[in-house]
Amino acid sequence: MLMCSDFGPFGVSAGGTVVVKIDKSVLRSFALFEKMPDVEIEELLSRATTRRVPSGEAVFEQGAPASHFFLLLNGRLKVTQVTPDGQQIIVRVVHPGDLFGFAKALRRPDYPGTALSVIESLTVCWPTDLWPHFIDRSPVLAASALNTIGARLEEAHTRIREMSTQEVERRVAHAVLRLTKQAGRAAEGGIRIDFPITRQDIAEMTGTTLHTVSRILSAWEGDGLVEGGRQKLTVRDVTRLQALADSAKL
Amino acid sequence: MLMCSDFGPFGVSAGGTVVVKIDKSVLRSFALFEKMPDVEIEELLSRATTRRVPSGEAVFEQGAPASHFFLLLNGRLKVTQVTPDGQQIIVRVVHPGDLFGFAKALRRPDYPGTALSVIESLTVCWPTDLWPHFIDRSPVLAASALNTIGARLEEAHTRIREMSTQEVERRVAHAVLRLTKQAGRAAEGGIRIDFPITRQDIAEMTGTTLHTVSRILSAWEGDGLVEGGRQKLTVRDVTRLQALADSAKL
DNA sequence: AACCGTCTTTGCGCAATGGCAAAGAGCAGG
DNA sequence: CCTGCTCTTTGCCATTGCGCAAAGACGGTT
Repeated sequence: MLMCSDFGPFGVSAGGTVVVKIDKSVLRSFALFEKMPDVEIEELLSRATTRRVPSGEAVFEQGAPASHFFLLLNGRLKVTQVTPDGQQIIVRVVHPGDLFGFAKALRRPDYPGTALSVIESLTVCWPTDLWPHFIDRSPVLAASALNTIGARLEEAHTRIREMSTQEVERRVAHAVLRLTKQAGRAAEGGIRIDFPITRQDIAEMTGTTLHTVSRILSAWEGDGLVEGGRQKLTVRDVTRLQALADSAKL
Repeated sequence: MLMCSDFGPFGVSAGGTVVVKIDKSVLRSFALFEKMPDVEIEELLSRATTRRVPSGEAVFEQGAPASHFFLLLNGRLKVTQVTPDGQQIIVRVVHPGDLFGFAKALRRPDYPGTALSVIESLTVCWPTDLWPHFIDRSPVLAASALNTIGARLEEAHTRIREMSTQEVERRVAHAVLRLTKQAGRAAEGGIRIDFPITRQDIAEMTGTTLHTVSRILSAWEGDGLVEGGRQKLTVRDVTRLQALADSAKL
């Protein structure tokens, strides 16, 4: 499986797509690299390859050996896991600027989940072997990486706490609010979630079923809280939704 | 709040208890320190303090600034989190040899949970500031720490997956099996969980209620799968319990 | 413009769980 | 040995949320 184009910052990938040259200014625009000296960024980029991931395609798959780690430049991914009996859950949504797939950094031999692009995406790829090297070279990056992992762990625990103690409606409310924060874009009359998302997706993020999510969203729509659509969701009244997420009943 | 005795490896703690001198052979017996050179272990110990934690007492509390990180030598702790509305969940059980409370290593300013001793325990404490120092000095430790964090993240995801896709009975089965693996001790006619654990605890680990856990365990006991008791649990038939945890129905 | 596949909505009935309440049991301390 | 406290068991009932099934939209494609 070809995980990344092997042509360096220039070149033509397997699919015939011209691989974009990544300028350091692009990286610099992400918080992670904000304070990184030019030389270091260039060093990073000199080792990097890039990959265009058409919508619906996987960057890596659950169980595959962790050959690379990645930075999402553009687009949106969902990381999923499949249970032995075939059920799927969404572990996380990856947004532009996020590092992902650094399983090996945590001494895991292979990817614990599948990273699936939801819309056409662009990633930077580095061979996992380079991870220690980068950590050594760039204390900033090392710190950020730990930050990221800490945040991720905390997020996981938050989710566990929610699933343990809250009914479905509040969980869905929290999930939707999180999405608007991470991927919200101002739209007419509310905040629109900026990538195609299905009720099924929301169900897999909250540990419930497509049907229940649909019912809940319908109810909310009736109350003027949100506005739905095919693979679309706009939050009309963030405040009230937040209230619903926080306290028990509306 | 006095987190650790300030008397070094010798001395008398606030409670008047003689603080045990930790010998390097004790640390060496844990996988984490197995391959660590003598000098390094001594260096670690020279900076360490110790603390005896009577049953029911907290090593640190949720929200408190993360002043130390710890190694559990002896005893058993449970790490809990309390939700804003007062419900509690058990995040993890800490076993002898586990590092815990290294929130700061992940750039968290304070402890995300409370570590409560279930039986009288003995911990080694280091100031958080020393973490980077240790990581620098001991690549083995650094690697192990990452290992630990990776495992912890994976564990969290496993739990999310289970809570998303499995009914309560299977979740309880998994939890009990995990406990027997981590804290099982051979007993007459089965494997006994080696520390006092209540149905409430199990409920908080699996995201259900005391009542449901009690019902499930009663049913299992009727089937000869386990044997209960006040704060006791012995698994009689691991194989069958495993089968129940894996496949749907018994 | 017609067609098709995917996503969404909804009704209905049921099984799984949570809530509540009260009684029973084991353990520790006096 | 008695007392009190905490932990556990159980019955009953109210709800939640899931399964199943079918029909309706929406968008993209030819």
